[in-house]
Amino acid sequence: MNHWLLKSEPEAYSIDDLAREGETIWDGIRNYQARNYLKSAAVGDRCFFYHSSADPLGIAGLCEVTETMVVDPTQFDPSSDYFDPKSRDAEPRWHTVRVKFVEKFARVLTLHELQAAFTGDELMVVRKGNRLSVMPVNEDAARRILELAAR
DNA sequence: GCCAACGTTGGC
DNA sequence: GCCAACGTTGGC
Repeated sequence: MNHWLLKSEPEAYSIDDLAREGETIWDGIRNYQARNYLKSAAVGDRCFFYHSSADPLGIAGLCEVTETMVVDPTQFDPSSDYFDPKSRDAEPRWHTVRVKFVEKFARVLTLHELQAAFTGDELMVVRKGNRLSVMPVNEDAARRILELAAR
């Protein structure tokens, strides 16, 4: 089982939204590197749910991959912000995952705490200038994040 | 294939 | 609102 970190602006979709809905298709990824990471995810992988452009900023909870290689439906929806006119039904460009809610942390594990606990090499999200919305979290970092969140 | 211009993300 | 750090686009 691998761990990932998924960013979302809570104004658009928050951990509370996922808690209420139970599961969701992680749609709207339009960056190839992020997409490629999602393509390599497996059912059962755990994902840290990160609130970006928010207060507080940081990891708000945990979810789990329940389905992989899900065709992102928004790419074919002309009314969606994520509509991609270059994508074709027979050859969709954007695949993603379905995730289910696992837990909301008792408190947000803030970016500041993550920056204090990890170097950029240990955890991508604390790297300066990092903009990726999907990134891998190695097993040592994942274990330490869960320990910090449980404190 | 290069690269300048432009757009986006996201912390601060 | 600013701006660093990219990614994308399109002319050549």
